[in-house]
Amino acid sequence: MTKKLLLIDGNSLAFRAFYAMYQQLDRMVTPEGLHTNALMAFNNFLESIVLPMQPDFALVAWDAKSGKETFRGDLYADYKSGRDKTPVEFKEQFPYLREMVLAHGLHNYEQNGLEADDIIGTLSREGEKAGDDVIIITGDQDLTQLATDKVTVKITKKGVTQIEEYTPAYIQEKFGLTPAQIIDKKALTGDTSDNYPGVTKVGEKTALKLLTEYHDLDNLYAHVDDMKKSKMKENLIADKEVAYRAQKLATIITDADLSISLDDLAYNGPKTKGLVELFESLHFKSALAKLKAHQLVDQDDTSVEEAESQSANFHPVKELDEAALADLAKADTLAIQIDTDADNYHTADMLAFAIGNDDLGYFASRDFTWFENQTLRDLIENPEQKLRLFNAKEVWVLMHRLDLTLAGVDFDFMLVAYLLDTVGNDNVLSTLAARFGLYLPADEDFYGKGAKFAVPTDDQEVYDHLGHKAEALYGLRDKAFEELAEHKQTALYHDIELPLSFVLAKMEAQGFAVKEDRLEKMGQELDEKISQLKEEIYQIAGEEFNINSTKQLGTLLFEKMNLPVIKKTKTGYSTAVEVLEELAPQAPIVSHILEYRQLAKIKSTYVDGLLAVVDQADQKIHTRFLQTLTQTGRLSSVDPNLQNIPMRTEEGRKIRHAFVPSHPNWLIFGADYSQIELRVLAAITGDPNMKKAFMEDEDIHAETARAVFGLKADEPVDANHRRTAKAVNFGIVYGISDFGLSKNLGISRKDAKSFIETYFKEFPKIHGWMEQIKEQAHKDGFVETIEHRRRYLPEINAKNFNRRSFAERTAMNSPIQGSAADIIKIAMIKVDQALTKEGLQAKMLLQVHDELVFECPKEELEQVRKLVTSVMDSAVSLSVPLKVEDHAGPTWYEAK
DNA sequence: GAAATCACG
DNA sequence: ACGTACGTGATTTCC
Repeated sequence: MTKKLLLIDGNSLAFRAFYAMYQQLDRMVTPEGLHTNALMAFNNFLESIVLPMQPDFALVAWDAKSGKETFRGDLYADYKSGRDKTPVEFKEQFPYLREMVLAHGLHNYEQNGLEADDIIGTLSREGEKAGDDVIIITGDQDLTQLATDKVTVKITKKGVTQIEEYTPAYIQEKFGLTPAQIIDKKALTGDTSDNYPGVTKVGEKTALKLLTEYHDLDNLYAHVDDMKKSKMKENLIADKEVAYRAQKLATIITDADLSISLDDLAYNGPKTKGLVELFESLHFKSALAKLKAHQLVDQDDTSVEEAESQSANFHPVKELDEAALADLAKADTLAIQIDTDADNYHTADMLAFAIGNDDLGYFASRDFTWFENQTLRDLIENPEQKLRLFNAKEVWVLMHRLDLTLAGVDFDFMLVAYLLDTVGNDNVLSTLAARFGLYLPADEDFYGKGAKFAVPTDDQEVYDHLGHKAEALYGLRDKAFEELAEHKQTALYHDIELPLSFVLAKMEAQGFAVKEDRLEKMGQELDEKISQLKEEIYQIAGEEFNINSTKQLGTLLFEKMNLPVIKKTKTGYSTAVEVLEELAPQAPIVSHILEYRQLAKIKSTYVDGLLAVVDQADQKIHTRFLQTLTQTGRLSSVDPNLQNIPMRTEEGRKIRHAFVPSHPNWLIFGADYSQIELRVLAAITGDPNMKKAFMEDEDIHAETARAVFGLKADEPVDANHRRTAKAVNFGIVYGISDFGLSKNLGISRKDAKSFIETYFKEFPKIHGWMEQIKEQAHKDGFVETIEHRRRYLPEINAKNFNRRSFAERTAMNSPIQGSAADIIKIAMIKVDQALTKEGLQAKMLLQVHDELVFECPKEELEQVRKLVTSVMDSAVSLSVPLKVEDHAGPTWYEAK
């Protein structure tokens, strides 16, 4: 029987624990004055992660107290220097952390001259030799170098209870490196947190490229002379010693002389008495209560769980077999459920699937080779077999990964539930089913969340879980459809959202091709500018500080430099752009900070952020569009968000140069609705003045200015007047208030109020509609779009003025924003159909609220232009024309 | 894990 | 008098 050895990096986890609950720091103090936030989080970690693991051996390794006296300190004097002092509130918790480890039945170990890493490295190799399964838990990515087939490194992602598992395969997939190459990567790049340098100008990306080409450091230097002349080559040669020193610093020792061995690490579970004493001394009341409750349960023989599982009235779930599949293949209607181990279904592992109906029963399997079976393949691809499921877009993508094209979806409960009510929708099957009185165990409870996520070892448990979900989906359909009909939303579902799901699925799977080298080059240029700016800022400030820290920046600007405080936040001084722009004329440092902020944002979110999500298999970015999230009917985009790629500043906009067509001689083509929200407003309200402006294709903001400022039709409009009118138009769309407008324009509330009054006089039907929609919201509790998309406003009758006012503005905004969303969704479906019908190769890639982005062969451009713009401007028929503008070019940069 | 900031429509 | 413009997502700090 293979033994399980658990090795925990105490320092790094305790550190994470401290900051995971940092905001609780002041609240979590014992009467004796001891801070307990890290202890609390560490205890949660031990209970939720370690306890369920049931290791045979377990150790928590700690860094030696006399920190610097390791061989690394001898090798490089500045090793780990420049770190901030450990806060006393954290330090004082250390002795208790060690006690806690013991009470939970684990062992502590530390040794002079060694860091926790080295202890873990040495023991993991020993465990491996003994044939054990080794699990390392840490917050430090450096330890991934220890991963092997027998050694898994688990790294905390967020706090201490969400964990990512690094196997050699996963490391290869994520970094493109073997565990051993992780060391050489650090040899080349150095490590800023441990404060040692690598080769000059070599960062993450360059290192990766070099290692891909030369495999390791020795081989690289063996061939360095053959490299073609470049600055990088010179740097590599000049910094050879630095690189080898960094390699030594980065290498975790795996053969240290320890005074313990595996046999000393036996784990026999928590020691109740020790825990009780510890919790009492730390005043951990709830942990204590839980502990006592558990002791009671343990003595009780009747199993609560068993009683519960029998009470639910589900069909038994059987393992799928050939005979069952043959029967299922003949069914008209089936429910299907597939579970994955992560949200991102483009990359997640598929865990299990279930399929069935109430007549034939439900069948499940964890074996995805079933999808090589022709009977099952036909079933998935047969449009005549009606499927009931949860999240058709996800299932389409999962099937696509198995080379199948999902067809025949009849009921997508996720979509229907979203259309019925967006409020409080968490997109979780169990909670949405509960709205219909059907109670299922939540995935989060079944699998655990974050670090606790684990698939039960008993397959039957998993089959039951999925089978019951499938059965729920099967049963929910009729009632859910009935409610849709009551809402007059049947067409919205059948003709818009469901077909859109598949359009979006195709777009996601298609992906947007990205030139990594362009992003990398931008990243290097940005890095140079950023470090220059940093130097200048430090120079002017007369000290070094973390410019990213609003707290430190606030101290500098408002305490040391005594600049006027313009705005405060909940926690201190505001250093937001508006504030800094106002301060810029008074202190030259401020404009440097503004520039630094801008560039740092571009570098971290867009250059680094996007590079991190490029699919290495096809050099593309595959976002996920969330179709059931927003309260208005818009889409959102995650992992990464491709709906907020910079546009407004030239510096940021350059990011779009990296977004390119996926074939040579193709182009990026963009088409966007001009002023769609104001056109929708004009159409919905029927206001004659605003309609006229659009029907005559006038500049709407200029026309608004003419109306509000009483100018004649042919009188030129002053830029300032136009700017004001534009702000009022925006305000109208957002659900106008004099306060908001005055703030936006920097004018008095009185002036803002009079602008609004004049506006409503000039556009009387807009005013009438605003009043009417608010009244309707108060009466019905919801508002609707042109396609009967509904938004409930539970706070429309709130006593609290703020809440009620917010609901009223929402009542005015949602039909406008939501109807615009309806229109572009309809356009997307029609464009997709038209492209197919015309046999064009062009592919739709993105939707950005009022804009669609495509790639197409150069030769198709004219045809695609005509087709897309005409489909878009005739997507729906309004009493106001829709206008579409388009742009094309070799990259996304030019296509807007 | 909340708050601040900033990117988009 | 109340005090905010509408809808999103990602990164960073906190030390």
